[in-house]
Amino acid sequence: MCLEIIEKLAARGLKKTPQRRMLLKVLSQSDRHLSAEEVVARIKVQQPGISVATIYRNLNKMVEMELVSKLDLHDGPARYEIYKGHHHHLVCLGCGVALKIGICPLQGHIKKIIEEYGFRVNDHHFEVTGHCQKCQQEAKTDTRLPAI
Amino acid sequence: MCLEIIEKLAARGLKKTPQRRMLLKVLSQSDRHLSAEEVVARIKVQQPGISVATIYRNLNKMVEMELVSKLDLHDGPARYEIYKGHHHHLVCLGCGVALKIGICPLQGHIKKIIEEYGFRVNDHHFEVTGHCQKCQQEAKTDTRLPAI
DNA sequence: TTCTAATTAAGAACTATTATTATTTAGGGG
DNA sequence: CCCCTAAATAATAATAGTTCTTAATTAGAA
Repeated sequence: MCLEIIEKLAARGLKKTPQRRMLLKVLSQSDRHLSAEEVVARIKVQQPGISVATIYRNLNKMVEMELVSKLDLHDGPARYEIYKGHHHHLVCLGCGVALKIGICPLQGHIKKIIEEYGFRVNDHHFEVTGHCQKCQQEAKTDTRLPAI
Repeated sequence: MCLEIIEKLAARGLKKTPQRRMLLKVLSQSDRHLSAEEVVARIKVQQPGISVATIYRNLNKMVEMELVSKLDLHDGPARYEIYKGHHHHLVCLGCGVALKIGICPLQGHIKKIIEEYGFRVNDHHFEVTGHCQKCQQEAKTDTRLPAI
């Protein structure tokens, strides 16, 4: 999985360093988005000398190359995952999960409206926050006292 | 204009301070979004002792109260304007202008899809970056050498 | 194997924002 | 009108997340 990606890096003239291998391995082994710090923590298990700057530098590079995608909600740190095509998220404020949705607002009639403005689109962000089904259930059945 | 808003503050138990008056005056006199620092700079002309912390504190409070709206693209600082209803923007990377668009992706069929997930929406963000008509024109007719 | 540009680790610096604290003030009650 | 007190302020320290700097290391081409 990350073997193909590391080859893409090489194909674009970047070196195959152990740090980059580990970064991709950690991301591809996770079932959810990870922050830069989380990536660092996981790499440190096997490679204690890893530096945060290296991770940030490479994450940025890989986002640029569309090998990694970045989810930034401006609350805590940005979170990253292996790029798996363009998509948007429903982000749960309870458990933090980012559910992919298979639809993009830049298709359909919003696109037309933007074109009517004569605007040339470069990029866009669409993220929805709220509560997933599971966290809504838990809130209902939660017998703990509120934390005041 | 800002007189009505300052009354809304008072109605909710907040004091009518000269700092708040100036903040609202500066925002309502601007024809575009302003960053906190820009607001401070403009207030300093008449009230040199103004503190950034005061501006941030009050901007947050007013955003909460839906008297001011915040646009945060996570490149530079967040930008603020007097609240004029819910809307989204086309943000020009050339001149920085934020064009309002009269449409929201949370209406229509995207809403249905989100409901199908059983997700309870709390908030959402939709911003489009690119180049406005004017900046596209200028790029075409620009005879300056590229800045290398 | 050698060479060199790319990459790294370490930590300083930076930016935008929030927290702290001592001082000041708005505005209600007497 | 003056006093009182909670609210608000100025000044500045602190914070979080990320980027920059620099000297040392390394991947991989020749």
